[in-house]
Amino acid sequence: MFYQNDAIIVDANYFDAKAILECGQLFRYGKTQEGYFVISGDKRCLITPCEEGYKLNSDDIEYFNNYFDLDRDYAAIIERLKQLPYMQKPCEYGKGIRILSQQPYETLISFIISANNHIPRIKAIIERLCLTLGKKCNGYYAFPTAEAMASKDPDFYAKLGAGYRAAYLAKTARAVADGTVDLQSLYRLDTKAASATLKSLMGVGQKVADCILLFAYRKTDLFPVDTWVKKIYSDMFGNLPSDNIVRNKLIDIYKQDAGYAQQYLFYYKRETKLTL
DNA sequence: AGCCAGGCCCATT
DNA sequence: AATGGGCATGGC
Repeated sequence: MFYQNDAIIVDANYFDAKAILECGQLFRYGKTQEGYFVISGDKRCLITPCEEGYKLNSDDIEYFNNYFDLDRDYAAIIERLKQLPYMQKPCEYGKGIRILSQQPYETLISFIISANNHIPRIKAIIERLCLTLGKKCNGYYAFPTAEAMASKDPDFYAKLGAGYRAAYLAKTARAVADGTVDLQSLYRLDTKAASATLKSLMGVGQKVADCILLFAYRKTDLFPVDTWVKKIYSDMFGNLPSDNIVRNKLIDIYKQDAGYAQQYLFYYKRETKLTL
């Protein structure tokens, strides 16, 4: 990896653009003629294949250096995980995944929308949200602020197609905008305390809280349990207890790396549909 | 056509 | 604390 003015060149070995974008962490991405684009908050990054791997371009390349977690040694993480049960094939398959550092508010709203929903529809709802309430940038729209979203009623979000999540969006945006919950303060809390705060927000249960803590706050001693993880658990143990028991069991197996393990397992299962 | 999707809220027990 | 019904929408 090295810097070149407003660009970073990354080695393709532990940076797989398709895997990073399509492993379900983020929803604002797409293809360009040359490669891919990602939008985070009010910033954009272009990702184009090159001889060494990929070239990342942005007006704020330092931001995306942190966003893509480029200073971390993923080879070491994978070495640790491969010692643990069921991780050989998922780690090979998703070797180029990286856990992102996304914006907390954007991640909060995005994963409220994600509940009981398909990824293509989640992406479409979020794009309409940005188009109608986000700041116009050069060639794209920023993710809206809590203040912008707090000014709208549930009916507005229903018309965006958010379904029964419309009321959650309006209420949670207001709670953030009026300071009832301070998202910045959660970086300093441990997983359990931060999780309790997030779950006080309307539309945030255990699974959504886990996704926010993993994909925005980089906490990894957790395990988001969704329908795909339930399939994975059934493959592993041949039964399916309650979500909370599934979560605790999987955290017990993968410990501090549970969040990473979950992401490799999720991507492997969802892409291949293979039995573990 | 019907099932399912990165689940949550709420009432009941 | 644990369980179960209801839920908007649209991809496949």
